[in-house]
Amino acid sequence: MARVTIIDVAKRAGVSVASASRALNGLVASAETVQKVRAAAAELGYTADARARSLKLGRTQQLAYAVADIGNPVYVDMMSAIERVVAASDYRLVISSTGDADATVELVESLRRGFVDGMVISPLRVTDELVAAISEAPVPVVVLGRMPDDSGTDTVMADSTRGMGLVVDHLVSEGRRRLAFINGPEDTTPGRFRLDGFRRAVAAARNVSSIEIAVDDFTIAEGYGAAVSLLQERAGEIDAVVAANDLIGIGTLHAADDLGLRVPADLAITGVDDTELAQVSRPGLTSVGLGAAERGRLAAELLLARIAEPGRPEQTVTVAPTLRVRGSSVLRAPHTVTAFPREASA
Amino acid sequence: MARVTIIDVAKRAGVSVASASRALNGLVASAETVQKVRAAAAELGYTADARARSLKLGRTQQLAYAVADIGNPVYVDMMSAIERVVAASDYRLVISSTGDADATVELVESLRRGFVDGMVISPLRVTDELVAAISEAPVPVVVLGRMPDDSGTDTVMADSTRGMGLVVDHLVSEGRRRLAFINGPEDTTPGRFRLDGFRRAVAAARNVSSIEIAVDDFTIAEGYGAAVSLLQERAGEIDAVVAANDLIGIGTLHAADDLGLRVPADLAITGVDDTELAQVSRPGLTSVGLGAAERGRLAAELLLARIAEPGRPEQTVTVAPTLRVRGSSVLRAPHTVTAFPREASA
DNA sequence: GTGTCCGTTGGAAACGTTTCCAACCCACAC
DNA sequence: GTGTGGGTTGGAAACGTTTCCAACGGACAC
Repeated sequence: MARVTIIDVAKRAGVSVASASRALNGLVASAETVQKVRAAAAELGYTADARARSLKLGRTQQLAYAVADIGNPVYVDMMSAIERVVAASDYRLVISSTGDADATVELVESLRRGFVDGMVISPLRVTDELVAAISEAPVPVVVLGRMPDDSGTDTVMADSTRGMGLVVDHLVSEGRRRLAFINGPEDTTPGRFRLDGFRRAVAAARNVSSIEIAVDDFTIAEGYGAAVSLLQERAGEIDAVVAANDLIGIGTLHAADDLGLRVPADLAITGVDDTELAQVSRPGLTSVGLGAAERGRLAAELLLARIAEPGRPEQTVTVAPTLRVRGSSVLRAPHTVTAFPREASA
Repeated sequence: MARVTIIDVAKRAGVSVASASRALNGLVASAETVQKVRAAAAELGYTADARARSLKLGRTQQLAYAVADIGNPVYVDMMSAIERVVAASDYRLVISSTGDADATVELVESLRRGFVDGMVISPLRVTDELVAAISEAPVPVVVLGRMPDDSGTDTVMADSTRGMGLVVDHLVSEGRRRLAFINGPEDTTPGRFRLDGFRRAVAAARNVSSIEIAVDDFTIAEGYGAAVSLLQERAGEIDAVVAANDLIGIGTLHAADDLGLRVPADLAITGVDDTELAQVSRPGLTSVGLGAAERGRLAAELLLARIAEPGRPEQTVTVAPTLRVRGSSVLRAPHTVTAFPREASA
């Protein structure tokens, strides 16, 4: 059962291949031709070959999402938001997980193959090589994260500073004064900016002391390990743990539990990203959402917009954080604090 | 900066296009030609165009994963397992989320476009139309789930019967005798087989009574709602809830918590899939893993094997379940029970 | 010197589309 | 009757590869 091509359709309809193509694509063609061609196509069960179409048109109708860490639910949230936008726009979504920094650069460079029309990338680490690769990419790239100011790429950012501000202010308003920050790797984009946000917020608060530690990975296991050491050695010195993401927060929650500390009575704990994990843990993990789904959606839309209009000015969009207060930080009924949205373009 | 094609490379190397192609692809060519062509390609930064290559070769070097419900972590586990295999084999992975049954059929039919070389599909509902579409697909399709016996498609199945058996046996051995099963939609593959497994297990046990209810979706919210009603109306009649998946289990856990029932003292709760959610909830949710990651891996490998050797006999592989005992069902230290692996081919 | 064989090469076809361009037809105006 | 113009049409080129096939050249045997 050989492939049905447009040549077969044209023959059956008694018209030229050119006319068949025009009729099927809604270009200029007489009503009669359209009717004949449609009928022939239907009878033969014709579907245009995506490979041939891609070659001829120079586009694949595919977009890529380069995901940093597929084990982290926050990236899954982003991905599904992206998938929704992409599918609704008649594109397909190609998923690639970026390994280390070198592999990420390679991935961006592989865009030269022309297998997608554009890419959304959420890199964990933004190296100079990566910035260079992105600027030389033959198709549009939208970055979920931070880029140098003059990079000239569409960017969607989280507002880590205000996010951490919401967390710290909340803890302070709950009477916590001695905070410990458990960060992930500090050479990553989230690690760097969340630490920075934490420091600013602490500096702005009165009578608040803080200590900072960092772990090698944004995972539950790493968070648990670090929290156990921290709580064993310095439990008396702190009354709240600010985790750099939900996974570390969950790890800390478990560590506190295993060490017999009562949460939130003895220790308040907060996370970042407001993933489903924070929602289902008991007590619920207070967490500041940085709008992962929203960022994913915006990135995908920015990408589509740029493909549609390559000359448009680059945009940098920042998504407002939302604090979700749950049982891990407060005994009262939980509530929600949303920062005002902010948006900027360059 | 126009695309650099193999024609440019050939010119620069002073050879024909045919020779350039052969040299780059490691076909017959003299050492000298290879050297010249490689040098030219490197100087020009040549990369073969995936679109042209796809058309000529009739394959795209892409595989698709049609995921039933991207909001359920178990499918994310499958997806990342698939991604790993696919990426390691020099293929790309295209993700499509299948909506309802009609959309799923459409998706399979869209394989006629030739945008991928094969597909792994995990359909929630297997309709006759879907079976027909799969059997007529122009590229190999591997099904994660159940297919009619004579469908002649490679299939990777979970062993729901034994999985539910492990759960029920565990509860019974913990002294539970009055079980409630909260199922998801019963017209889905998991709904049907998990219910069936539950019934068999209960029938095989002594002195065990059971009730069954079903909800409209395998979600936390649905599980919570159903559990609240169930526990309010019939809390006295049951001592354990067997949830059809972890999401429903988590919902039940929260419902019990909110209603002041102690877990596991008053009520034991179990889930299915052994997702990260079961692991992080407190108490941990006892859950029987059906080998999602393993099934994903096997499906991807089966697909690659069939592409490599189209004539090979169809295979049906069943992955053994593993019971993960956690605090939601037992006060003793948790433990793990693995069923023996089983494999069958047709 | 002629013939044979093998390794290498280049021209051209092919993959299935879309689209350029010239040709055509017909209606209408002059 | 001739000319003009708009709407349709078909042939052929083009997208960038890979691969078929015929031709070439040199080495070797006779």
